[in-house]
This record gives sequence, C-alpha cells and structure tokens, in this order.
Amino acid sequence: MLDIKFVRENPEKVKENIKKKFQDEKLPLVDEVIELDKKIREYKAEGDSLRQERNTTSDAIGALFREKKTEEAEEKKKRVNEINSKLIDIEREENDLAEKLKEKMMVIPQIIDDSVPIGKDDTENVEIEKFGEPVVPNFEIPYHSDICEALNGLDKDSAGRTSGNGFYYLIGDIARLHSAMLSYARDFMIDKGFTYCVPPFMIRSDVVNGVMSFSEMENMMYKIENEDLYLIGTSEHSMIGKFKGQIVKEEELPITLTSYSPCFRKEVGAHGIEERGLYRVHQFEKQEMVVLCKPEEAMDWYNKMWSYTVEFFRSLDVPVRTLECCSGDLADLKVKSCDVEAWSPRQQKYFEVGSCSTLGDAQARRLGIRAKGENGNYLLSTLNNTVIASPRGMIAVIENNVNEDGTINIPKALQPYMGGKEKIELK
RNA sequence: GGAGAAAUACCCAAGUCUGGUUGAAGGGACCGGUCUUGAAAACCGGGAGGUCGGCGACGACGCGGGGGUUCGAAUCCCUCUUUCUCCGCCA
Repeated sequence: MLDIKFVRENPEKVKENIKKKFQDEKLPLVDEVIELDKKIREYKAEGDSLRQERNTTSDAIGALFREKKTEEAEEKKKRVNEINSKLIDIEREENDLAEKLKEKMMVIPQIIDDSVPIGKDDTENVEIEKFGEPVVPNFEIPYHSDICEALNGLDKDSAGRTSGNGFYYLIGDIARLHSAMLSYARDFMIDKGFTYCVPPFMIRSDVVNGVMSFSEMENMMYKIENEDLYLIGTSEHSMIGKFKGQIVKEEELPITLTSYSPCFRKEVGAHGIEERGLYRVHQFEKQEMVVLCKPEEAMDWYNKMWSYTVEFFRSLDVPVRTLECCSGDLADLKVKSCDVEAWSPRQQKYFEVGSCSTLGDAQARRLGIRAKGENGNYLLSTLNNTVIASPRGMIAVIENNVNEDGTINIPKALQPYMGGKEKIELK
C-alpha cells in the first residue's frame, strides 16, 4: 500500500509503475483515488468545524448550568442537536468514501525498484548468477519420490487416505534428513547473528490482511472454522505481525530473526498440487529469515539475505542460481524479489527452493510498524527470505547426492544432525 | 470452559463511585543548567507523546479496540481483545 500523499503528489509515477507491472486495468484507480481523497478532505474540514462548534457550545452549556442559567443552556442544547444531526450525514459519507479509498489503495501496487527487470510473467524472469557446477551424472536419476519410496522413506498412499492429495508421511532416515536440514538451517542462521524464534502457527485476519494481498490470501490461507484464525502459509506472516502497531526503538535496529514453522497452503490457482512427489504440497516446514530495518539499509540486507541462502545450499554441495523476479511476476506488495533455485540433475534444470523479497514500507504501512527517530517516527522496511523449505529443499539434496544403487550420501554438514550417519540405505 | 480484577501518554501511576473547571495530577526516564577535573548524586529549570486536516493562525481525533447514552464521556451502558488471580480440563 502506498502513502496517499505520495499518490496525490506523484500520480504519473504511480501510473508508470502500474504499466511496468502490466496491470493497465488498474490505471483508472489512480485518478479515482485522488478524487476520493479530495472529497474526503472536504468532508473532514466541514466535520471538523462542526465538531469544534459542538465542543465550545457544550463547554458553554456546562458553564451556564453551573451559573444556574438553565434556560439559556436549553437553548444552546438545541443548536448542538442540530449540529449532531448534520454530523451523522457528514461522518457517514466520509466513512463510506474512506472505505472505498482504502479498497482501491489496497490493490495499487507498491513502487518497484528501478533495478527490477521489466517483463510480463515468470517466463521473463532473469537469471542473475550461478553458483557451483551443475553436475549431470552418468546414470539416470529417478524421480525423487521413487528414490524415497525405494528406501521406505515416503508413504503418500496412506497420507492420501488420511488427509487427501498434497500430504505425505516421511519415514525413517528420510524423515530424519528432513528435520536435520531444518535444524542445520536454524544453526546456520544463528551463526549469522540472527535470533531464533518459534512463532504462532495461526494468526488473526487483521494480521493476514496486513502481510499479504487479498488474492494471495484467497489462494493460500486455510481458515479455522468458527474462529477468526488462519493457519500460516509461512512464518513471515506471524513474524511481521509480531510488530503490528509497534514503535521500535531505533537502537534495536536492524531486527534480524530466523523463525521455524510448519506452513500450510491451499495452493489454489495456477500450479495446483503435484500428484507424484513432494514438490508442491499442502503442508511443509520452513526455516525463514526476517529483517526489519531502516529504509536506507533495506537493499543491503536484501543482498545479504539471498546470499545466505546461496551459501547454505553450497554448504550442502547443491549447485544453485539466483533468478530475479520481473516486474509482472512481482507480487503487489513487493519492491524487489529473487528466487534461489537449486540444480536438479534429473531434470537438468534449476527449480525454486527459496524466495527473497524486500517489501519496502508496504507491510509496515498496513500494520503500523514504525521506529522512533530523531526527526519523528518513520515506517520500517521489511524483508523476508527462505533459508530452507522442506521437503522441497530436501529434494535438491537427495537428487544431488543419490548414488546409482539408490542410496543417498548425507552431506557432511548434515551428518551431526543424523547421529553421525554418512549414508541412507535400505535396511 | 467457569468466577473475579484490570488495561490511562516512553515507563510507573492519579483521576472512573459523584459526566463539564483534567485534552489528562504526580513520579521516573529525557533535555538544559548549577555544583564537579569528569561523572554520579543533589538542586534549579524545560517541554508531555501520536494520527489527521490546513500555506498558516489553528483545528479535529486520541485515556486497550468498536458501538451506544448525553448538550457534553477517561469517567455511565453494551461488546470485543489482552493481561493477572482462582477453579476446571489438558500435551
């Protein structure tokens, strides 16, 4: 969400930005919003002066009663009643317009960074850099779920019966590998100076609306029946929500947190659930990093954050690349975003394992997250990035470490989390 | 889940019974000064935050959130949220 003052003063910039995102249907909103804003201010001025008269008149009535001049007081009461009936209409009109304004403002996209490549959709995302040699082995690598099933490490059939498509049982060493990766990711980020945090896994609707756009919510969030609660799609939601309405002390900045949580996603929309494997599922677990910082530091943090994910996967010997999100593929709240993709030796291409974003002040404005500075309060910048989401991240490790005989070499960094075990094999 | 108590500005806290002279007493912290080699302490002084409108003068809002009663609400009523105490249940 943009600052209405910014829209008022820079309508052309806002329109330009909408065009860059190929959302031309939203162009009329800019003028509509400016018009609404103007009317609202007129109503406000009118209401303010009526309220002022009411305040002074009421004070006068109080004084008259103390002097026992009840007749004069009764006379003035009539005037206040008149004011009040006028105010009812004015306030209702003002609130209606404010509601409309907010609705429109919520769908006008955040101003994207100048460095974001222009493109219509995800086919126009831009590869930035490769890290590590993408190895193509001299044997055919099976589908990841086949590898896991062959090791008695995955049971999707049972999960289908208990919970339906998009769920899974991880078993034995595969389950252990999954938690090992999350534990390793947690410690990796603690070593980077981030503070470990386990947040609530359910959040209220006001927090949901603060951290994501309506369309994202519709396609992602599971709602708890008869409660104002949603299952989180990522711990970013509860971690940013943590600061709702807060004024942070400047000396506490930057706030660098790494949070663990299960994540629940409906995956309604373009992709849908992957039937065979663990790539796109309704439930997964994630170690996340979240940063709240001064606006001028946001871009530095953005670059540091994605490079941590690259470093993490390289420490597991998984080749990765960074892919920058083009303007049209960028969610409306985001200023800039890139995916970290892992090499799949089976498909011989890269696939998404994480996503790093800076949202500028979009979430901070919606939620009222500010810092107290020398020259008054200002909105903070919020950033988030995946350290690892498993099972998806685990697929990368499995495919890059599977042997021709179907056993899996456990990367050195994970062995301490697997009781010293070096290999996963069929017992 | 049941029964009570509470939520006031950066923090603590008075005011709520008895609605107007409290748009918020008093502390602490903070800023300036005296004293001191410097600091602490003590003493003196200072401003009370935030959001919105207005070029400005100024005005509106604001005592957990929302609604109501009233000429007028921090104060009365309803409702929601959170916290604390007790009981029940439970990993």
